[in-house]
Amino acid sequence: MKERYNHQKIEKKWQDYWEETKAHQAKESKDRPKFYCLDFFPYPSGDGLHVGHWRGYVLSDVISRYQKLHGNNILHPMGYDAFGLPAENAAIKENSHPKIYTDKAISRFRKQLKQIGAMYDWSREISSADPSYYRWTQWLFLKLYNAGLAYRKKAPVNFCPSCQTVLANEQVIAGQCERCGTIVSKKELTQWFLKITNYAQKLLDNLEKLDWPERTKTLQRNWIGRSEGTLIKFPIANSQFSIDVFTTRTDTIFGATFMVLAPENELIFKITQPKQLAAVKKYRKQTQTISEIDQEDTDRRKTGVFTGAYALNPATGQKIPIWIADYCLFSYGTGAIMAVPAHDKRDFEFAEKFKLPIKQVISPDGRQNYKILPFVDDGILINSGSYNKLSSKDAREKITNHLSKKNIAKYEVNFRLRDWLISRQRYWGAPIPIVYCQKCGLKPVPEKDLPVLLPENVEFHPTGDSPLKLSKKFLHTTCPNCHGKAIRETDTMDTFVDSSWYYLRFCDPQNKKEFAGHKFINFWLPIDLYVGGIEHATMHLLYARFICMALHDLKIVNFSDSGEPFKKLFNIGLIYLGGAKMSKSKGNVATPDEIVSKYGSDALRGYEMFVGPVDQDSQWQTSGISGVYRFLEKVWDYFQKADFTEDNQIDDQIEHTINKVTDDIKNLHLNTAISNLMKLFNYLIDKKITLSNAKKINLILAPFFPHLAEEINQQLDGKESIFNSTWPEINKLSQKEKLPIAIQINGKTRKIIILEKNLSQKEAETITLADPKIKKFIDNQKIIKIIYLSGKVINFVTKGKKWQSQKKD
RNA sequence: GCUGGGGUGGUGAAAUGGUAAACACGCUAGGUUUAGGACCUAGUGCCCGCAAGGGUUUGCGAGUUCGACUCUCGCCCCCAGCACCA
Repeated sequence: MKERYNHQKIEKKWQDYWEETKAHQAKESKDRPKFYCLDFFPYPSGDGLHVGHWRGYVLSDVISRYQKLHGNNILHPMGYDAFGLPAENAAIKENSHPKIYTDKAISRFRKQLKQIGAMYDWSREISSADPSYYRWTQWLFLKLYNAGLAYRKKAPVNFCPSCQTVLANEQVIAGQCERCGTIVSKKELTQWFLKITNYAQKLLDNLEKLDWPERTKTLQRNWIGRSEGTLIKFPIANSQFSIDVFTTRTDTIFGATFMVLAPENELIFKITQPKQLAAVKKYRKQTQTISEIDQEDTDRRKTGVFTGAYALNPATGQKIPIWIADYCLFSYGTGAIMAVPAHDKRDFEFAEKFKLPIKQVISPDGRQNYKILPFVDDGILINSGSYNKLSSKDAREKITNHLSKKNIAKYEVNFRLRDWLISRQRYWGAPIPIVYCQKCGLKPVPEKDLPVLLPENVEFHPTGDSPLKLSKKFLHTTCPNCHGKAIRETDTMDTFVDSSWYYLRFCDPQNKKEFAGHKFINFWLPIDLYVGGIEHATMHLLYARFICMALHDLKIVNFSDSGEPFKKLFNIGLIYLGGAKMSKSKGNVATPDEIVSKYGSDALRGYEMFVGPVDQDSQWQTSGISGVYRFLEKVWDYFQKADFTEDNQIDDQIEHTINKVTDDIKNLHLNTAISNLMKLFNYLIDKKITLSNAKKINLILAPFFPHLAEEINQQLDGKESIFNSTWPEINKLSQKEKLPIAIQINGKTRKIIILEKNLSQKEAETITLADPKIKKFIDNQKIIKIIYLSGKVINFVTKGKKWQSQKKD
């Protein structure tokens, strides 16, 4: 009696089985290789998972299961990036507490994650909001602090008026808050920073060695923003002061006709002439109120004011006026520039508006008709003749060399990357383990006193100041040094600090004495495959690399020379629904729950992979699932009525598919892997196969459709889980005697015939030319060349009147 | 402006320089069904044709080649990131 495909029954059965037998617990056994496959640390939102989340989780699971079938020890863990603003905001809205909200969200997440049928090792589940976890986040902070990599500084920082907290540079997108889209303002505050800039060069250099998508590497390169140039000192006329500028275009120094200081530059007060002071102060104030987004608007008209002071161009000796303008950015380089209006669009606009001189330098490539600049006295470094013949690169070098000899210039490398601002004036995060003593000053909390617990009973509504200040019990403490009265640091850490090291914790999640045992880290790290969206390219992925490098230099980890945690990264494409990114607020979310109950987890898994190349964005069409579902029914029915023929026969089509699917998985082309499986069953549908071939086919289905494969395996007399089996080896294809061959005339295929493979060119020519249709095409023409590739193509190159359509209307 | 990724049917998409559109979705016709759904069979890039058949097609234009979606050069367009970064 034929039974119908009952996905509910099958999936429940095997999910229970895996849980009961602890099938997915990672083991550190030395006799086999390891494979650490990790998904980006998910934020447990109350909205739950949508089909976009599934995509990455299915991909990483397919690969984990494939690796398991190759006999590897698999570590495929799951946990929650549980601290953070959304939980706090949602709690305020629901009149609840962030902890309650988060716990609820986690249970919902866990339940949904289990539907995937992934081989997660649930015994290693972690949450970053758990004191047993954030204790080690605080410990990490202390390590960085003691190494001089965490420091406190007063600086103009990004502040989100809606989230009521400061933000890191990486969390400001086009002048807006990454989370809520509010325009970010600048505030002068004393905050904690991590010295990621120490690692700028290494973060850049190591990218070469990583097996990451080029796109992601480029994003990081752009963000780090290395530029090589020269630091040049411009003396100020009649003054002890000078202005340092950074430029990549030293070759244009002869055309520098004025200078510009950023409004925030303190030097202004030392050089501004009394007459100009009022105007300068007014302008400075004015620019402070301009929002960041306006300041970054490239089309904005140039504004500025003259300081009354002059600098000396060290190349020409000329006196040039010093201006203040907000188009000169304080946060890049030295906050001052030499302006070369003839060779820089921005400087040109400014010069036009304020009627400043524009002097052209000889074009280094000699193509443009520049005027030769006359220059004077001992400031002359190179004569015009030799400069004329130099390439711009050589000119740069030569000028830098000359200026260096006079100690007014030096080669310098500049980075766009800023230090990572980690203080947050919000409640739901790990407290920064620092106390301030009236006598002893700033003191780190001793390691033995960790964790500094986040108090639960606190008024946490955002005010722009840290809510922890309102907890007297938290705030007041004793100094670890003199035991006198002290107060605690009340800012919490950016959640990106939590997620910068979680992959280490998964190696040894229960450890109470260390953040993770050395031997476990060395067993599992580096991560063999890291799967997640592109959105963290310049946030989490940059921070995590930095933290791992720092831990490596502090000799806390030593699993590799480079200190890089993520050997291979894969960026999952987004899933769009109705042309837009899925979001609960827009109401366009496809939830996996309904799909799973209707079509089953295996069908959804299959469709997630089949919908398109996994690294590309895709349009979600729920109707597409029916194709995969029908396929699974077909597979099921096929095995139900299976009636096996004699064994040990090789079927070319099956071997070919095994080959293809293996390659596709290796290359992460999972959409074509599935279409190859579909193709195979279209071929098999009216054929009998041998038992050993049936088992092989079921094995290559298993990574994608684990529940169904387990069930079929059991029916095929499997004694234990299919995932204890071994991926099929590929048999050599039997030598086919006859293959289709395309007959082409002048490269155009005219007919396909089946030909014996081992024919000589002569024999092939004779047979194909005898074909009436080919005869007709070649009619009257001279064959001048024949290309023959056995089993593929035979191409007749002809000369003569072109064959014309017989039908001339 | 700089950097990276793209552009192939009605749709999602396939194609080591060698049969373009595999595999699906959808659609059309027929079958089955009380009906709907599901299922089965056939067809389905576009144009001409009842058909047989033929022409034509991978953003545009050149080039290399016996042969180009694929390689080279130029251009257009879309997406993403960075951007008054000197």
